[in-house]
Amino acid sequence: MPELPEVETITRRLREVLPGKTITLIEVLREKSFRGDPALLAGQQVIAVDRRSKIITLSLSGGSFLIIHLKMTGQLIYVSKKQRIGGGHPTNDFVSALPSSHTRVVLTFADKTVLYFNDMRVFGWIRLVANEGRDLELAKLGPDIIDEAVTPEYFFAKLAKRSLPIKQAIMDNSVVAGVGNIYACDALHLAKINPARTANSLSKVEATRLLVAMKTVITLGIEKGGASIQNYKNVEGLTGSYQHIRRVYAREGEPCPVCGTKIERMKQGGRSTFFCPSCQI
DNA sequence: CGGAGTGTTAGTCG
DNA sequence: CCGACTAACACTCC
Repeated sequence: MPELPEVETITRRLREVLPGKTITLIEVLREKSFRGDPALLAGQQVIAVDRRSKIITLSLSGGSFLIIHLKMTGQLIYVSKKQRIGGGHPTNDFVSALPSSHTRVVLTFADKTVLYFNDMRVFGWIRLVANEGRDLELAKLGPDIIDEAVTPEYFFAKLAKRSLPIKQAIMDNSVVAGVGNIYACDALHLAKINPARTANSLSKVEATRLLVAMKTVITLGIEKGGASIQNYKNVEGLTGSYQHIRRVYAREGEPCPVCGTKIERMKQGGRSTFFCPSCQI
């Protein structure tokens, strides 16, 4: 599940509880899910929790960082006596006993609270890195879509150099970071632009309209993700509520919310694209 | 059993 | 070196 809005929501929630906690134990249940020397973690205190694109960074007292990518099925669940906090791909792990069969890494803190990293498909990862390692990882990314640095001028200039379909261009993290499939489809629909058009065919006006649409749907997603993520008593409450107001994503055959035409689906770059054939030209 | 899945990256080719 | 394209990662659900 995790797209930028959900990662932002998880980050905000963990930021309320993790700073100040001292790591006493780390258990790596699946080697592939953790890179670095776990022994270096014991005794380190979490200083800060931040997000850039879909990467979460825990800054540690020793000067190193834990960087976390949830990819498609990752979850972070912080468990104390009082509550479960976190989020990610919605599964029963949210409410079942932990560790579960999908738990890959377990961080235990001095106060006996625990942070579980679950990841069904094992695409996600946690890496222990120094400054350079973190910079290396973040250097691959263009500016965050919700960053002020992404101006219409910047965006239009980037698109002008690319001949691939606009849908794939806006999902390219080196253009703008943090736009996944759901928000790419919905933003193109909101901006009334056909996903198959080449990136360099957009006019400045269209590029600007699309950029505003992308920022709009992502911001809306953050608001909706933050609204429902606090209820950990049931799985529904953990999925965020943007899905209830999404425009076209996974709505094949349903009427377009604007004109009523049946929403169609096609393949782009191996992934599904949903669009309205009437509105998006 | 086949296909699809909300993300990224390594490898290939031009 | 850059862009475009494909396969691959590992597992569950329909």
